[in-house]
Amino acid sequence: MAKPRQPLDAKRRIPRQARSGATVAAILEASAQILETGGLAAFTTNAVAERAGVSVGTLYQYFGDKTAILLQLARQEFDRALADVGQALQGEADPSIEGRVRAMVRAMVHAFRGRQRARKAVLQAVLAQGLGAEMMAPITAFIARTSQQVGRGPQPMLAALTPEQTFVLSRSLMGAIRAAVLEEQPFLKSRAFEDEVVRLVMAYLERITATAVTRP
Amino acid sequence: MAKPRQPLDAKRRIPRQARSGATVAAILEASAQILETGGLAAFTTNAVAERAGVSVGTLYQYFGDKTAILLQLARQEFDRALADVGQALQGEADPSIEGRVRAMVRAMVHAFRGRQRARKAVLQAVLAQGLGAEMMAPITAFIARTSQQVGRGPQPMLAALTPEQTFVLSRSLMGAIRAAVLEEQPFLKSRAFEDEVVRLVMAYLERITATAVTRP
Amino acid sequence: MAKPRQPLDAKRRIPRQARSGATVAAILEASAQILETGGLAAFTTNAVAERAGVSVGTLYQYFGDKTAILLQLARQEFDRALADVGQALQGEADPSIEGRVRAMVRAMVHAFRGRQRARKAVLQAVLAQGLGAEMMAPITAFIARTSQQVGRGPQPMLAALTPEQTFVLSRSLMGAIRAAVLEEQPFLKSRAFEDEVVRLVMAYLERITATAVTRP
Amino acid sequence: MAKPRQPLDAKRRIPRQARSGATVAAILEASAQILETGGLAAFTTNAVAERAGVSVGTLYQYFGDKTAILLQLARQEFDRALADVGQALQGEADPSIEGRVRAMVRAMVHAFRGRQRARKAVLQAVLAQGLGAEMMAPITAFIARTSQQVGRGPQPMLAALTPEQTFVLSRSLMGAIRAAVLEEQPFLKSRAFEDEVVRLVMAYLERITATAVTRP
DNA sequence: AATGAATGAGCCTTCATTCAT
DNA sequence: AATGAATGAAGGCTCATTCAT
Repeated sequence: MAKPRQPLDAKRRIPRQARSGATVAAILEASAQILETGGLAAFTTNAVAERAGVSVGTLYQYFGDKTAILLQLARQEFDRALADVGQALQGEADPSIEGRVRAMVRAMVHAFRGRQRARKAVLQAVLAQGLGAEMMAPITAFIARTSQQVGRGPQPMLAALTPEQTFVLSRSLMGAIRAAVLEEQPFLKSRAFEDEVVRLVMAYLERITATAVTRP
Repeated sequence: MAKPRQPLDAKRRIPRQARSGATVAAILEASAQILETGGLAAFTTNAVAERAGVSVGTLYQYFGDKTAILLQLARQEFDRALADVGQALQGEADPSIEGRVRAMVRAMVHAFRGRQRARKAVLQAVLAQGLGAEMMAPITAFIARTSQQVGRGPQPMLAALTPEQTFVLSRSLMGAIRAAVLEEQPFLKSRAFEDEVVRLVMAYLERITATAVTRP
Repeated sequence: MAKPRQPLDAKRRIPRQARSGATVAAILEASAQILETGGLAAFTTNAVAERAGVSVGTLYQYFGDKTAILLQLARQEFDRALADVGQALQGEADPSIEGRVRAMVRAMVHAFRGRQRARKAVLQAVLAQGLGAEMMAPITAFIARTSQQVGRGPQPMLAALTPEQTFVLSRSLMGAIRAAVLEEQPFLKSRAFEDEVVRLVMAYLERITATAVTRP
Repeated sequence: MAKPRQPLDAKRRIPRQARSGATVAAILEASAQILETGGLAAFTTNAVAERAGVSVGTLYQYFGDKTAILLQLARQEFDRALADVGQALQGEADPSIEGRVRAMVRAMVHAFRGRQRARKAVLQAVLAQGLGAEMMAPITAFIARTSQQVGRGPQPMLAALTPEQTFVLSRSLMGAIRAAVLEEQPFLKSRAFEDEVVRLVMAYLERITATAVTRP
């Protein structure tokens, strides 16, 4: 289970105590399946409870409301993807910046373990709920952190990014990937697409650096 | 029972051609106002009809269903923004590529004539509906067209973009702007934000060109 | 928009087996009352729910849609009438064929326990729904079964009826009674009417027998 | 066009003056077509007007309300069927009672000139509106008249029927045919079915006569 | 901790009918 | 006589959430 997070989410009415991991997992898995099969329209609390083999009441024992399930699911998959990135960076043969960027892009592209429909549905829900910012937070943090680490490396390539830069970088990157998911673009997992996204990020990063260097 | 309810006739859905422009405009304007005031939740057919000063029946005379209104509104504002871009490019004092890009970014940032809440709501609806691709089409076309024109200019900077490049360029650009709208970022209309978006686009464009040139 | 409306899941329609008998009974009784009082026009889901002392939601917990209530009500009263016929035949003092026919006619005439308006409304709905055949099935079966039993008796009066004969017999019999109900004929429960219906059936039955006998 | 009838129908709000036969015919034809194609559910005033090539307003010029169209259509076809019966009786080679009955049954079975779906829809509507009695009036009259004529013939077979007898005879006869139409029985136009209906009527008629004769 | 029957506000949509032109 | 845009009351139905057991 993902590490418990700080209550970023005010909607989870009453923070529950000791969660039965198995039940929560069953609910999330049921949600993913329903989303994958029937999209957002089929995602009702009753449907989830039934598929998970619990009662609606139990469902509300673990999740404050319907949105909380979606959010948890999104977070879980996000965290997994982020963990993948970390691992990729760790064992990366290519320690260059581009190598790292590529690893990250690849991880984000392959997030949600192949359940494209579910991913799309979760994305739609998150956006429709206006929860985009919340979901982006880890990514933003990750980028800020990484860019600083990069900056501290042997090649101090990056200065710390301004908030606007971090924003533009993270949202454009994720925007391209999200759009590919939402539009069900066939090239989502292609090398050509990956190349372009990497190119975008690298070009922007280098431009920022160059500018920063030039400035003084 | 008494009144059959199934939509046996798919044709009735077709929006009449002979639209009374004034009525349609009133409905769209009412929709924008309601969206701006109360968000998606307040956007009910009855509310729209009332605000527009027509009956629900009339509303259905011009729009197949509630979604159609939203879509039309989105399209209208999109087209307006696109037209603004065209105009900006026309009368642009700065004919450089960067000048053009900046004009375009500015037009997109200021789309929906300042109604940020309405814009956000429409965006959410469009996304939730899975209509993102459809809405992006004009932008994609615009970028493809513009980049070719640019390529034919005195400084043949751009080769024709590959589909993936067009996709990444348009979606990352719009992704950054959309995110700022959806997250209600205060810097949406700031110069700093505009600068970064422009920088992103320019960096990517130049990188593509350089690569293309280098390739042979 | 916010709440998806399409019935993606056909299974939700299936009336639950574990019906709380009391609730279902209350709904059916409320329906009969409303039908009796205000006819088909007054028969709305909200009205039924209110009269039954439950919420609309509960109503939909037990019945797939409005028609299902009507159908269930029709079936219930039909079954009751059929049971009455069976009982009448059992304890019939007069074991002659005419005695049996008369018992049956009487049971059908007095079906729906005196609620003529409700009966009419149900009949109209069933007819309008095109469910006439379905409702007639038990009657048809009953007649076929009974005629065979009669044939096996001490006076082997009846050969097995052909499908057309069974059809004509059951539909003409029910047609006369139904018409009297639908047209609200004052003589519905009169002895004269009963006599004529019995006469019709007996005349037809005897004619068939005679013909069958003559044939060889 | 059928001869204009006395205003049996209170619903036709304002009796219109000189009707344009062509328009009325077009409306009735359009109605029949729509009924045949889409059943009762597709039968809306707008649909009828469109198919008939007139405006809804015009439609209301000639018919007081929607029901009036249905009624007129039913009447028209009924009258036609009745006229057919009259003609059949006139030119009937077989002047026997059975010959006449058979001619009548045949005419009723073939009414509505093969448009079974439309006939079914009209029937449903008439029944659902509670207009069954009204529609049966001509039949009832016809039977009463015919049976008297028969009684006056060389073989004074029939005494005048009592109201109950006329009712049972007409409703059972029509009930069998109607049921075959409503249930879309394949044997509707078969000889076997016709035979049975004729047998039913004859058996009943003869039984009545015999009884009547015996009575004094 | 779990159950699941019950709740009910409120939405979308239809279509017969009118009436100003 | 004809038009057809506009009307608007009314109704079926959904589904997140609760709470007594």
